[in-house]
Amino acid sequence: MHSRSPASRTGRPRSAAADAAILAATREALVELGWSKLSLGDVAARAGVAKTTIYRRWPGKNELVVDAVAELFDELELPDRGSLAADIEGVVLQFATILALPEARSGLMAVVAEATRDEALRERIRASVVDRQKRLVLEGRARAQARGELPAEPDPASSARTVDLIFDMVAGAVVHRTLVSAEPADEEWVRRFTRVLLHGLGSQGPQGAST
Amino acid sequence: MHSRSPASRTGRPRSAAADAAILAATREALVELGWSKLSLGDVAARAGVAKTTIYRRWPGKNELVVDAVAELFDELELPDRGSLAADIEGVVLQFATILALPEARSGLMAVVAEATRDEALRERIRASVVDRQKRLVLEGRARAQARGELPAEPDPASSARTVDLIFDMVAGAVVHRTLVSAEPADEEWVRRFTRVLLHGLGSQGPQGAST
Amino acid sequence: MHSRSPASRTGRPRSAAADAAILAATREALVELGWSKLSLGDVAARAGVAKTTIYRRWPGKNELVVDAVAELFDELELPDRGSLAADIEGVVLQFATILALPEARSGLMAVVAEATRDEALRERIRASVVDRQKRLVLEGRARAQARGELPAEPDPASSARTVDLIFDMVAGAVVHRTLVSAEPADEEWVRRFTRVLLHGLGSQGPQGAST
Amino acid sequence: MHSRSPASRTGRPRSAAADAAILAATREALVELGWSKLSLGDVAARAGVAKTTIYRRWPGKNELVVDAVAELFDELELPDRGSLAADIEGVVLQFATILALPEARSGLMAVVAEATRDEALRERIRASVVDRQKRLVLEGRARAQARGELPAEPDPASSARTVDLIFDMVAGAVVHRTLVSAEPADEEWVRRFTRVLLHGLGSQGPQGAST
DNA sequence: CTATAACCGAGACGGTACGTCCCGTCTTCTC
DNA sequence: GAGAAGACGGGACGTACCGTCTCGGTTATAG
Repeated sequence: MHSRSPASRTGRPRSAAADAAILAATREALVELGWSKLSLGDVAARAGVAKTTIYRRWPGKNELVVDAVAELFDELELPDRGSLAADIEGVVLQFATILALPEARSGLMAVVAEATRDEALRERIRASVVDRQKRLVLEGRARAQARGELPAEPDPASSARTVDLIFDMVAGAVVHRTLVSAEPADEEWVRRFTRVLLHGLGSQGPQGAST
Repeated sequence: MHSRSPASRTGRPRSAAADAAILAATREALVELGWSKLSLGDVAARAGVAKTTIYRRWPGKNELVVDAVAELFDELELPDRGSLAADIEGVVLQFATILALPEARSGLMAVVAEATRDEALRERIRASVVDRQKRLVLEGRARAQARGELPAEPDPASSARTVDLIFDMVAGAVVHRTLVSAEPADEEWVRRFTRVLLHGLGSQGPQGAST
Repeated sequence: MHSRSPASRTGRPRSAAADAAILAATREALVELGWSKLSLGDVAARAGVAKTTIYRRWPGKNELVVDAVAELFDELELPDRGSLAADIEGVVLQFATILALPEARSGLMAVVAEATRDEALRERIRASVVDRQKRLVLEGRARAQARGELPAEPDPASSARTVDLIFDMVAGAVVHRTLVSAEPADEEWVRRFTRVLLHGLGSQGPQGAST
Repeated sequence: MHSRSPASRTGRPRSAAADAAILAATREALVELGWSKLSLGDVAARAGVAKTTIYRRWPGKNELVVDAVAELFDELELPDRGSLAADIEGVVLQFATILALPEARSGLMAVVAEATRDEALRERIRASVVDRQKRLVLEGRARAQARGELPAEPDPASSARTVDLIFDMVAGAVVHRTLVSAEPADEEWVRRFTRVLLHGLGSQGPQGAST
C-alpha cells in the first residue's frame, strides 16, 4: 500500500490503527461529500488524525482514494455455480453491486480521470484494482475450460490478450452502464449482457434458459 | 448549450465569438493542464475574456467542459463498409481515436465522475454526448438488419434495451481499454473485440477472415 | 503605507474601510495575544476580512504590525511649555505613555528584531516611525535655540548627527527603561533623565527646581 | 541555567557536552537564520542531539536563546583607562561590538519582545543579562567617585535609581543606534554620546580633548 | 439622438482547501 | 534512566481558485 525505506527501524513506529481509520474515514467522506468536495482536512478530522499523518503515508488525495476504494473490490469472489454463464452472471452482479455503492461511484471514475495525466497513479490503479481482480477472469476461464465450455488457448501471448479483452469488456460494460448511462445493472441486464458476451450479437432468439 | 430568457431583446447582445474562444481555450487548457488543474480564471485569460463572461454563460467548470468535449464527438460517422463487422470496426476505431486525444481523456471521465452526484450534469452529458452518439448504434443495426446479418427485433422495448446494451458494451470496452487499462485500442484489439461482440466468447478458433 | 502601480485604474477599487479595519484589528490582537501568537488568519477574522485581502495589501505580518503601531506615534506633540527641560519632560512622558500600551510594547521590539535581518523592513520602520518622529527633536531644538537655551549649530552635517544622537538617547532610554528593565517611565524617572540629558552626570546636586 | 530535582541520582546522567553543543548550535542558527526562522528541530540537528534532549533542559525557544546570547555579554570588561570619559567610551565600544554580532542582534530584541508578555522570561533576561552587566556601571561609578569625578551619593535608594537610569541611558542609546537607527556605533558616535552623557546637551562647544 | 439596458474587461472581495513547516509530546529501541 | 529517532495531534503559514461584486466603459435596441 505504502511503505518507508526498509532500513528505518528506529523511532516511533507508525500507528497501524491510523491507516485503517483514515481509509474508513475516506470512504465515509466519499459517501457524504463525493470526490470533488472531499478534503484531506475533513478526512483527517473524521479519522481523529492530523493532516500531516495522512500526508506522511500517501502522496495526495488521488492515491488515498485509490487505496480506499480498492479495498472494496477485495470481497469479489467466484463461487462455482455450475456453468460459465452462471459464473459470469454471478460475478458481474457482485461487481455491479459494488459499483452501486456511493463510495465507489464517486471515487473510481475520478481517479481514473486523474490517472490520464499521472503515470504513477495509473500504475497504482492497475496494481491495486485491475490486476488484483483479473484473477476472476483467469479462474472463470480455467473452470470453463475444465468443463469443456471454452476451448483451450495454447499460445500464452494470445491467451493473455484474451484475458485482457474480456476484462475490459466485462468491467467496461458494467462501469459504463452504471456510471455513464446511470442505469442499474440489474439481473435482467446482466442476463442479456452475458448472453451477448457468450454467444454474440446474433443470438437474439430464445432467452428462457438463462437464469 | 446555454440560453437566456427569450424575452430579453434590449441591451448589448452577447458576443458570439466569445463562446467559441472559451470552448477552444477550455480544450487547450485541458490538453496542457488536465482537468484537475484547469481553472476558469486560466481559461478566461486564454480566451481573452473576463471570468464573469464565462459565468454568465455556464454554471461552472463541469458544464463548460461537457460542452467543450461534446463537440469532439460530433465528427463520428458510420460509413457503409459492406459488413456489420467492418462497420463496427470502423466506428470503434474512430471512437478510440477521439479517446486518445488528451482533451477528451482528461475531461470526459472527470465530468462523468462529477455527474455521479449531480443529476443535472448527468442529464447534460446524456443529452450532449451519449444520446447524440447512440444514433450510430441505431444506424449500424438497421443497416445490418437490411443486409440480413441481424434478426429484426419487433418488440420496441426490448429493442431499445438492446441498443442501450450494445452501446454500453462498445463504449465501455473502449473506454476501459483506453483509460483504465491504459493500452491503445489499436486495429488488432478492435478486430478481436468485434469478433467476440458478434460471435461470443466461444469463437476463439481461426481468425484469418477478420480484416 | 502601501500602494499599487499608479497606472492601475480599472477593476474594482480596493476598499478603504478594509485598511482601517485591518489595522485596528491588528492592534486589538496585539493587545490580546501579543506578537508571537498573533496570526494573520485571526486578524482577518477580527476585521471581517479575508486573509487574501491582507496579503494583497501587506507583504506579511512584520509590515502590517509596523503600520499598525506607527499610527500610535502620530499623536505625539510638542506643546510649548516654556523651557527646554519642560518640553523634553512633556514629550518623553507622552512617548512613555504610548510605550506602555500593550499594542505598542508587544509589537515594536518584535519588528525591530525582525528588521535586523530585513533591510526593507528596516527602511519601513525608519520611514514610518523613526523619521516621522524626529520632527520633535528638530522642533524642540529650534525652540530652545530661539530661547537661547542651546547654542546654534552652524555646520549642517554636525547638526544632523546631533539630532540623530539625541533621538537615539531619548528614544533608547525610554524604550530600554520600559521594555528591557520593565519599569515604568514615570514622572520622577523622566525628571532625573531630563536633568542628566541637559546637564550631564555630574549634576547630582539640588533637584528641587526641575518640574 | 536549568536544574533537575536534586534527588534524581539513578539512571544515565545528562551529557554535559550536549549543553555546550546546543548553545553553540543555537548561536550558529541565529547567525544563519535569524530568530524567526530558527527552529528547535534545526538546532537539534546541528547539535547532533534529539529534540527531546533540548526540551528536557530548556522550557522552550525563548529561554534557550536567552542563555545562548547571555554568554556573549560575559566578556565585557571595564579596564581602568584613567578617566570616567575614557572608561565609558571603552565599555560602550565593547557593548557596541557585541551588538554588531548577528547572533546577538537577531536574538536579543526578539526575546525582549517576547518578554513583554512573559514575566518568567523577563526575570530570566534580567538575571542573565541586565543585572549581570550592571556591575559595569557600579564599578565605573565607584572608580569615578574615587577619582573625584563624580560626587558621592549617600542615599542608597537614590543611588540605585541613578545606576538604573544610567544603565538604561547607555544600553538604550547603543541598542537604539545599532538596531533601530541601524547605524554603526563607531568611535566618533561614542565620543559624542559620552560628552553629552557627562556634560549635557549644552556642551556643544570645543571637542578636542575627547579621545 | 439620446436613454436604457445588458454586455464587457478588470480586479478586489469573502471564503475554502491546499500542502508545508514547526510546535511540543509520545513511543519505541539502544546504550 | 538518558538519549536518538521519528511518528503523533495540532495550528499557522502563504498560495491558488472559487464564485460574487463593483467599477468604468462599450454596444446594442427603443423611444
